[in-house]
Amino acid sequence: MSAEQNIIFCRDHHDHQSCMATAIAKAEQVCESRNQRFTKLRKRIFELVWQQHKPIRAYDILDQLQQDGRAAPPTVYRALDFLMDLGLIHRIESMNAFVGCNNPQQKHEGQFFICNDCGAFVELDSTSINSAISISAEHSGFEIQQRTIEITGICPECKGKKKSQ
Amino acid sequence: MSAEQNIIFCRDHHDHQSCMATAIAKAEQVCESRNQRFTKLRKRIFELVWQQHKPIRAYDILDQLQQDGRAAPPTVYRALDFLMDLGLIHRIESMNAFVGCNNPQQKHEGQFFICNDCGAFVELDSTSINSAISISAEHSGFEIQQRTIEITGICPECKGKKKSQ
DNA sequence: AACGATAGTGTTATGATATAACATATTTAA
DNA sequence: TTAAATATGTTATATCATAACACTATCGTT
Ligand SMILES: [Zn+2]
Ligand SMILES: [Zn+2]
Ligand SMILES: [Zn+2]
Ligand SMILES: [Zn+2]
Repeated sequence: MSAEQNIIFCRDHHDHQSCMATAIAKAEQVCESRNQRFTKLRKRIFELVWQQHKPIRAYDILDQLQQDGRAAPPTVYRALDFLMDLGLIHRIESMNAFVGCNNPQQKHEGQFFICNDCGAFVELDSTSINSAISISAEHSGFEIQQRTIEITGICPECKGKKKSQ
Repeated sequence: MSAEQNIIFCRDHHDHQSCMATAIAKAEQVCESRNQRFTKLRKRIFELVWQQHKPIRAYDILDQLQQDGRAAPPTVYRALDFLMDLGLIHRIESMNAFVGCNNPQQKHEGQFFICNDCGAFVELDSTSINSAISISAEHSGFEIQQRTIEITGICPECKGKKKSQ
């Protein structure tokens, strides 16, 4: 992912089955390489996060889980914490929600562009955004630990729809 | 505020009385110019937000208010919403907390650098950060509505303290 | 296989953050 | 002065998240 790459909003148009299969394969790899267990439950919750290509909230995950049987909040939050620690998902702070990560092999925090209309999002890790921030920080000797960058607005598709109305 | 200006972490060293007085004066101006009322309650809550030069949470504000008499959450949240709408304070999404704005006359969203050690923060509105993000967005036709940029880490002072230990 | 150690999950209760809904009070403006 | 608009008080409840402890599954050793 670089600053120059176009943003592509992942929507209904693509083969989401294979999209998810890839994500799961990557997740399995990451877990294995770090000696962590991608248990049935963790996989299930990971799938629920990926399912919609939109940020999903913890209690929406819980609702889905409860269709399979009883479940309680800690079950969801523990799995989410695990997945976040491994970088398999990210938390969107401004929405109290979670999204799947496309590039979990590389440690990163990501920048999120999220459509206020349809909920679709993309994750970037733009060098130019990162370095603009780093430069600001260096000016004063601030040592960066965490970057939360969440941009909301209207995605190209939704903008198109609005115009044609 | 520009990208080139150094970050200055506002701490105990300065004359905070006059610092707050300035903030209140600006707030009064802003309210007047937009025909909004800077009521006693709103002023009180604005002061509580400014008091510490750190992000403050709604329920901490509530605790302080309750020292003057009875108060309930909606009282706090309504005032916070009012102050945010006018740009007099900002919300730090990643902390569920609020900070006073130094430059409420100009509409902006700001970028926040917050110290994980001491809680001190600075707000920038860096042109280079903003334009790096705008360029990424333009690449795909994404129309930006809201920017949430929250950088946490260690401020220069705290870094100094750590070294000298 | 038997064992204890570690990691993962279930369950209950509760803490922390935020808003809905409606009653009352205050301010504004005709 | 009075009606409308705005602001605040009050109660209840929605939403988001974690603590604490019991139980189960897995792993590594013997
Ligand atoms: Zn997909
Ligand atoms: Zn990512
Ligand atoms: Zn000050
Ligand atoms: Zn500001």
